Amino acid sequence: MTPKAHFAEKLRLAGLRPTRQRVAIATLLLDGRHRHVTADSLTEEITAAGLHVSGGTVYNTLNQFTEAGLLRRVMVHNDYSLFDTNTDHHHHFYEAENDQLVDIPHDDVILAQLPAAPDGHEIKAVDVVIHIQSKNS
Amino acid sequence: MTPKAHFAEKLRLAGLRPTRQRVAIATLLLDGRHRHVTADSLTEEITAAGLHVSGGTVYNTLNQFTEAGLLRRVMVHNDYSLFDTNTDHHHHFYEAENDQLVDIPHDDVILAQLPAAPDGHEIKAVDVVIHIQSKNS
DNA sequence: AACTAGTTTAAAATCATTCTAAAGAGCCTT
DNA sequence: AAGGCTCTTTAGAATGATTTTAAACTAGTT
Repeated sequence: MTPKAHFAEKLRLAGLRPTRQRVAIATLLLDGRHRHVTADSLTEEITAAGLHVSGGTVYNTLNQFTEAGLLRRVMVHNDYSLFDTNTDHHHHFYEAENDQLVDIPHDDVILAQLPAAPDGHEIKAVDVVIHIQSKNS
Repeated sequence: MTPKAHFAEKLRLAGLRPTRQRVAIATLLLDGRHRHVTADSLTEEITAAGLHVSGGTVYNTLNQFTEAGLLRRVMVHNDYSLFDTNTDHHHHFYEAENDQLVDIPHDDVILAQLPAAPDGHEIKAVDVVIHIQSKNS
């Protein structure tokens, strides 16, 4: 199977029509490498690959991929959106000083006790963000 | 001690000059009631109290209070900033559907194991956000 | 090839937040 | 109480990420 067909299929399974731009973005983001991207950094990657996708579509695609579970939104500040290509269950270190986000392997955080969700609700996800700072600051 | 003098002193201790607007906002937010506010909701409270503080000052004050440890910023989405008047160590439930934030008592979450901070860094804070959704959705 | 619904586009619009320059107010000194 | 110095506040402009718009395009179907 060609890479293009592979990602087209992946998008179809996610309920997304495999358009040229979505396949291009999937090829860049969903290759298994774990990293964190922004609308801006993704646009740079697209440009570096000799392609062009309009700004609106970059935003739409990031949102749609997230909605479809192909990406995960990481919440550490309010300046701009961050997306994680690793959708497995894991947590993050965040250093505000340098706006640096680092993955924490799943097993390194153990939640021994969780509260029950409020009545009529169920737990969808548990996000742990450990804020760190350099020692001499 | 008058309430005004009380909050003026509190601000001085936090390293903030007790101006009329900062005392007014402290009186509204730092009375011990635990709640979550936004720049918008705070502006409404100020107006409801028959006062007026410019938009820029509302934002500045929220940031300064947070910096001074009088408020805590809560990160659950990227739409606008949320502040918690409860600065004690505790975590949150977040229901995205209704943009609803609910406190979790400190003792209801037990972190049995935390990873060591990366070299040269130390842990400043650990935030746990439990995303919930209503069962029939 | 033709059709239709979903998608992309560039540009305009939105909206929270920050910045600006001028006016005002704490607060220290006399 | 007046003077003065610095920090604050103000209204309005500016910023910047994100969303919306309306028109052009395309994937998938007939």
